[in-house]
Amino acid sequence: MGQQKIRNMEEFAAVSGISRPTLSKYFNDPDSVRRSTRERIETALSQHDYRPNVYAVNQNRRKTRNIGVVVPNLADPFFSEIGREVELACLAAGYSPILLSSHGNPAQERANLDSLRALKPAGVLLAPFGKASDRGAIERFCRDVPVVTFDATVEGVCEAFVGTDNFQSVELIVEYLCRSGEPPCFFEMKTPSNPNANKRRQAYLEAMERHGFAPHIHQVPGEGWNFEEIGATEGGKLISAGAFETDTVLCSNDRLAIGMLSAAYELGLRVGHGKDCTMRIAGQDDHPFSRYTCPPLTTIAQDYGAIANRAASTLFRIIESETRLAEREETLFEGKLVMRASA
Amino acid sequence: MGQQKIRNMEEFAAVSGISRPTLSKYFNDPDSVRRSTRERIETALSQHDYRPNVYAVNQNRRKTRNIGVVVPNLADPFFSEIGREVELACLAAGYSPILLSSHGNPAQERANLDSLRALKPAGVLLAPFGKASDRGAIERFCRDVPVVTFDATVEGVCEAFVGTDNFQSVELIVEYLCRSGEPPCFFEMKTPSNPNANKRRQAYLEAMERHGFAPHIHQVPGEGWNFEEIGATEGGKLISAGAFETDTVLCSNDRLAIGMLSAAYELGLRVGHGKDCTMRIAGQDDHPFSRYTCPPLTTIAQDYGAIANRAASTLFRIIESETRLAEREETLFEGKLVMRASA
DNA sequence: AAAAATAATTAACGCGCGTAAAATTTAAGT
DNA sequence: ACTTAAATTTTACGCGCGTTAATTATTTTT
Repeated sequence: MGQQKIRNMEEFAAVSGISRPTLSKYFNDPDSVRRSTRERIETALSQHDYRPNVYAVNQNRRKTRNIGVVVPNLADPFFSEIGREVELACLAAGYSPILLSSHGNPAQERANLDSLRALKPAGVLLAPFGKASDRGAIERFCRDVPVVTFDATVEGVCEAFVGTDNFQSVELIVEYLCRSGEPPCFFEMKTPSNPNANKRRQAYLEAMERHGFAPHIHQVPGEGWNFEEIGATEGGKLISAGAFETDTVLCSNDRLAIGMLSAAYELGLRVGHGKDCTMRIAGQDDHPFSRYTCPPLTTIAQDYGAIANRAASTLFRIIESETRLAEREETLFEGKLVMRASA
Repeated sequence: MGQQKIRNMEEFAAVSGISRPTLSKYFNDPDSVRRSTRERIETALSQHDYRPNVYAVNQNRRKTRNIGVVVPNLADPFFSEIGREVELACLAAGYSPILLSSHGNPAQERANLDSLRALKPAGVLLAPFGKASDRGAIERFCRDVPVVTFDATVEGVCEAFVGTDNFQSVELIVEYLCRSGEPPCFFEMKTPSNPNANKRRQAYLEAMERHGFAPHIHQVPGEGWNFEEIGATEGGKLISAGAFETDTVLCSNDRLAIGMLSAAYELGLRVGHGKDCTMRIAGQDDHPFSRYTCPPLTTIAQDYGAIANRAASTLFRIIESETRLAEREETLFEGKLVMRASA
């Protein structure tokens, strides 16, 4: 196979005996040509190895088949996991995903949208920073490109949002914690990087009220995405100061909990629901590492797969209908309680 | 600014009063035009917002400025970290990085190289699977595109390799462990996914011999990239069976060690070098989470930044010289001992 | 079998830009 | 001011493919 290199569609038309416009149709949609010609093309393809030049294709097509995927921080396993799911969904639907991480930096998010604009994507799946995101930039971007946000959202902008129902999932774990021991205090950062933090705090307050307990929120200083560090340092301080009103702490996310667990260990405390344990710690997200903490972390699992697939399919629907949605869609999946030893 | 949209370079030439060929020169290299014209262009640019169409540019340029970056698994924080460093190095040098993860699957690695081929990249930075990689596919790819491998290599192929000196770093930690307690056993997977595993085992053997101790290697079954799981399950079995000849275990990588630490915790063992501790566990890589394990993990730190930057700069040198290297370069950086509580 | 519907071919233009050659302008050197 | 060198403009072609309109070939229908 592959005697001499085929340089363009013209040459491939020559060796395959199919006219160039027909080939062009085929490459845009194999099912748009008669079965017999499709087979002729594919046999020729199998022995000549030719692929249309992506740049020439994208220059001339009205819309590319690129899907931008922007996550706030690939170093966070949560986003690398959900990013992977989204990529697979794009590939399965015949699109080309382009994965960009904002490296924990809202300015980089804006830069990523800028880079994406140059690639004229058919659509974008965006997990924004939330309040920290550049709202104006995202709004402007959404005007030009269909965008579906996932995990977090920027109030009111974009076509649709897919995420986890924080109110349902926080209620779930608060209920469990109250039922199985002392009601939880809530631990979070004062200026949370994670955009779900505010909803989770609110959900905690409501859940505690519903169950007739007094809520206690502890907000600690700390910037950036080094959550484990903050959880360890600040959480450790609170523990050793005896600042928590009950023996149970619900962390705003698993990474803070992982840090706090390590601080508790350093302090020689035994964490968990066993008889010899002095405190309980719970998290949220079911971070890939949370089953290997000491003790394993009780947490709320988000349905990564469902969120990723729904976000992707929603975007494809918008793209293929070639019309914007009549009204903004919001889809929230339920979290699942993952009971482990820590609480 | 931006009265009416500029559709192409022709129109921008009209509104800026600069000829199109000069603009083309400018966008390829702003320093290639006289300072006065550069300033005229940039003022026009600041009030008309025009950017060359990337697809048209890449179709016509001999070489794109795209750099492919392929890592085996972005879900592993080691690779997301080093991937990020590599991306930044590319951007700083004026290239456009395209980050692809093979999701732990060698077949995906091949698919990634295939996708990259279509993007006609100026060069590729590849962290391969090593023995699990499709050697033939990589060899063929290297014939068409300059490739620098990092972290792991495929023997003999590609222009250059940049990584950590496993022999130096294993010696370092073996020496430390021997000096500070019992000599270590070595714990790894029977069929390691991590391509450095073989060198590390060999380095362990040599180091132990050099220090006059009998080496003990424990290889456990397990496939894939779920290292923590394997470390926990299989490591736990070995611990409870009393299979380790000494009280000290050196794991082939941090993720295995993290799993084993969780297993030790489950078994109620105290790990570390304190008086009340019954075993020591050490890892390799200085995984981002290894400082938050219980106890914090003693390990060998790879110099992420140095590896990423050297790999990138080597590739740029090859690209810009437009000639392949006379002979394959190998650069190995030294690991640093990170002493924490676990060993 | 002829008529109608469907598919493929031919011919030609346009996309936005790189690039080359020749003509012209501008700047630098003396 | 005059020569030289360097930069810019003009003109024009090519890249590889999308796309259209008119024509021809093939398949389906009756």
